[in-house]
Amino acid sequence: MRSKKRITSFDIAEFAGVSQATVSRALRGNPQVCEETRLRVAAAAAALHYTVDKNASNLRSKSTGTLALLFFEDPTPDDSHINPFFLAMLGSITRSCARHGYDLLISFQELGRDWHADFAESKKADGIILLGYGDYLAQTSRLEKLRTQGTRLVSWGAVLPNQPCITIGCDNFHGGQSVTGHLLDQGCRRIAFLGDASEHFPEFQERYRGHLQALHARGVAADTALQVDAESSQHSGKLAAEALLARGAAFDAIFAASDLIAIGALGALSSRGIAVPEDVAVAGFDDIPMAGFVNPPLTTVVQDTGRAGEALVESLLRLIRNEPVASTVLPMRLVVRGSSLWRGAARKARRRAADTAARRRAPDVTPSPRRPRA
Amino acid sequence: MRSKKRITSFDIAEFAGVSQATVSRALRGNPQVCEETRLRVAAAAAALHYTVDKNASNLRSKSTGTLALLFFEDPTPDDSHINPFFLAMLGSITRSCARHGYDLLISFQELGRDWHADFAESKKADGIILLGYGDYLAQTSRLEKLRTQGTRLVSWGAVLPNQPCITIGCDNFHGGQSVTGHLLDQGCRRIAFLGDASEHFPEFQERYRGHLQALHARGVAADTALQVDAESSQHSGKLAAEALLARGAAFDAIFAASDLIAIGALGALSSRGIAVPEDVAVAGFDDIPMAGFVNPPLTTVVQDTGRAGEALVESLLRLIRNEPVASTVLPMRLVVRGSSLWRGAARKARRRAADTAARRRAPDVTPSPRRPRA
DNA sequence: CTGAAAGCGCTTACAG
DNA sequence: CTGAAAGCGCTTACAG
Repeated sequence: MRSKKRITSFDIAEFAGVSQATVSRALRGNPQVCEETRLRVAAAAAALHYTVDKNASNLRSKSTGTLALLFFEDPTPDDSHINPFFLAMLGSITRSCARHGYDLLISFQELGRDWHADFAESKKADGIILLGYGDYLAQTSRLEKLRTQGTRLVSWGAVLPNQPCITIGCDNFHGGQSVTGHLLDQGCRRIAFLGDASEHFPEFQERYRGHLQALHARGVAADTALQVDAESSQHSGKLAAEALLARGAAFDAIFAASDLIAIGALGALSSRGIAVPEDVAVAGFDDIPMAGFVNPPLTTVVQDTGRAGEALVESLLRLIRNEPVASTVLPMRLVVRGSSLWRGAARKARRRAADTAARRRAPDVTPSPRRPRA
Repeated sequence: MRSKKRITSFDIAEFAGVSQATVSRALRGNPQVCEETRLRVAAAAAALHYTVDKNASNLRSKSTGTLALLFFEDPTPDDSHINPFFLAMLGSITRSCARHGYDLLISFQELGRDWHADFAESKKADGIILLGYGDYLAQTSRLEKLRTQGTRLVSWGAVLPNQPCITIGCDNFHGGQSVTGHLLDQGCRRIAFLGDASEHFPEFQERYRGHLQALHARGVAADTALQVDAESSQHSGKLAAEALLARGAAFDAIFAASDLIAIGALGALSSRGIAVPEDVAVAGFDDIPMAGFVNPPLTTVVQDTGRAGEALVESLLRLIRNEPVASTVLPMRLVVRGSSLWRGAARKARRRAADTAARRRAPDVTPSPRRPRA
């Protein structure tokens, strides 16, 4: 890059009056090197602005000092449709890598693409972190192939038995359970679930299972008419809410499988003149930065991205070092905000209070707090 | 990584019946290699799942095949506070790098940290892309130092004379001009600007300059009481809007220097019962994914992140190849949505229409569409 | 505790 | 068009 000759460990050796091998040892903190020598070498390196050539050291030591982050995604026309939740994860993973002295290579992979690209990626890094959304099953076989190649990989997602690789994820089941528990506490009885609940999206499916479990625990009947598929985007959330309204099934709450879905639903409700939380309580999942700033602020489930990133990186490093590792479920916690808090609702809700309350306490069988037109 | 010995170019050479040097040439598409040989080598490489060892090739060719993306940011306690606009940029830059056969290393740098870290970064990559926010002036000196070291770097930001490095940015001035022009068209006359307008934040400053220019062109007096400092976050936007209200200066529109600020302001207005756009029109800048989904949807300025990422990567590659490069200003375009469209406002606005309209047509001198309490 | 030497897997003049 | 050879800048046995 520079016209001047590159400064190498030989230059430092000469400057410090030691051999090149000693420079290498000293700089890597080899305990065999005596303190006095180490200091002299360090001073020389600093004086000459020397840093080790990664390519050479990695070539020699047969490691890359690099971790790769692969985003799996459904092909989207627009870059900006990346879930903001992953941005927080990205920040956390980057910082965690830096703490451990690793570089982070990042790469976006379309779900449909050839697995060979992933394998190529694997040679540039000591291991791979997978962060993805989109169809999970479509992904499983490629993970198997990668693992067969000896690639170290950890993935973010639902922690399930027989996973193709080490997985770190948050406790989606209990998250779902606590959201629905909270909505039930608020007096809601007809809680719609917006999100794909199939095995293709196991995280959503777990949240849905938690939801059903919470209903069951309270003796509230589940109604399949209240589950509408949606992927994690505002647009999809808006469509799902509209589809729900079109079905004509009565509901007094929406539990969206992600904040993006919830925010899309909020928009759909608002444009129909349906008040949140007065007419319908709404809750999401993820606690993306936006969640606290939409109107009304969104009740949601926080995933600790700082801890998640650290867990991903540390598990991968253990894998690389051939240490024992296990998949990990991280705790989450419910954050209650205005979108589900009937008590915290705006003043203008007062006038609706009486009849709404009456309806909410109606028996589960025919609880139609509002009858949306089809 | 694998227990099996690594497959090298020598294995491919043996398999294809050529020399190792020929394998290297063939795989790199050297035109000297005859087609038939090239094909045989390619087949051998595919058969053995061979990929070139980046460390070795980079060491030998004295390049890294890698670009580094440095996020400069004010130290934030929370990973999630990264501006979503940069996520879109990240996606775009990543894809652009992939297209050009480069890897992307990413790194977050706190603004206060030692510049030496950046320099170290520079040895892992052929060049650096800077994406940052926070105080610009604090950054200039370190850029100078980096450039002195011979580091190739391009930065995203305001394109100004005497920049310390090649800069790609969007046309902030005309963006600001078109927002304010639009708000004036809507009949607004007291337009508040929420955003730091000092030289510390040149992008905001340019937007503000465009704003002032638009006012001037229409003969509308600017009022410094209507400019409130804010950095690009919802929280800061909320505080700024509250500060504006506290000042007691009348205003009928808010031009926020970024969407995050706008969304924060929207929240502040909403919690005071101030209707948007009926009482106050609001516009932002960036068109983050959220902008179209807040309530009401936010009028804003779109920056073409796809093109921006491509321009950053291409400029940097030209710099690396010692080709001539110049800073570039990218066009932007106004997107009008409900937050500033008085006509498109919700039905309930009708009743306010008469008196609001009357106020809006009042002379510029005493136009108090609403008088916020202090 | 330190040095001399080999070699990681490539690319690239240099020959032919 | 292809091969033999040197060497990129390190790390790491192997000696001492």
